Amino acid sequence: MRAKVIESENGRRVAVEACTEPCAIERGMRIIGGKWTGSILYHLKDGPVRFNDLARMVGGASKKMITERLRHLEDHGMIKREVVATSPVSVEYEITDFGSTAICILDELRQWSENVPTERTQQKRRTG
Amino acid sequence: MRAKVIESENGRRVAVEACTEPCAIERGMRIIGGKWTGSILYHLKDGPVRFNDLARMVGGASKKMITERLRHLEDHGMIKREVVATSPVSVEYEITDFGSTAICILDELRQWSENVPTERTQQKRRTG
DNA sequence: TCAACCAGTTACCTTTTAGTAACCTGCTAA
DNA sequence: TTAGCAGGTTACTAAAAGGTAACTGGTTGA
Repeated sequence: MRAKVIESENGRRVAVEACTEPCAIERGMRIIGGKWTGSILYHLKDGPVRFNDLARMVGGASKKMITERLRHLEDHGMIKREVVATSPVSVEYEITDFGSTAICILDELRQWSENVPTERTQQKRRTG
Repeated sequence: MRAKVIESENGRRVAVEACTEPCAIERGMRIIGGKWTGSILYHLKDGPVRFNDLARMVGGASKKMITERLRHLEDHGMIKREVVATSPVSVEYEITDFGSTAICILDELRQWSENVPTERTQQKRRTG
């Protein structure tokens, strides 16, 4: 991430330390940046939540999406899945220690995003 | 984002303050979470960069992607585009004050992501 | 017996995303 | 005059994402 462009001795502009394929930010985004992923993880921050409750909390995401994202987060060791022997059985998802290390990022994002000016107050596009 | 699930007086579980459609985290992700978006913005943090130089720095992203993401960031008031009267003309992209407010998030993400354990050291998937 | 809840899965389809490669105008240097 | 640079645009294609709706199998309560 210290990429810069310099002029080489033959006058050509070349990048030094260019980001090859996905750099750290890109990789991070691919872990917690998927649709609903961050939101789901964030909702686990205060303790374990059951599958259907999570689906109720994260409005707009289908059960299929919830399932997919939970698996993704589990695969990355950010949450753990636990079957509770109630009847009918319930399944709880709990954030791991590692998963918790991402919460501060998400919390900053949330705060930032809540203060994003709405579309109308933004600068206009360049005209050409 | 204070969503929780409670049991109503008729015994049904209902979500209170559920996230309707995209919550703050979701919205934030849709601004800086797109593929290459965060990476591109981050590369502008130390001063204006020209289009082709940016393309050189962000390896893996095509010119088309760079263009799209720059327009997206511009539309959200995070960068500004400036044509410099050199010859041939060059175009510089510069981060705005508002754009800078996202850098700390990206920087945290970068640091976090650099410390993400690799796939081999992670917990195994549940077996069923 | 019927309905509802649990935690998903499956099939299907549409939309979006992202990539490649060629192309464009205007300019300059060899 | 030809190549190369600048900053893109366009057309085409492949792949991934994401949504709906129906369905599963077991459990419980009215």
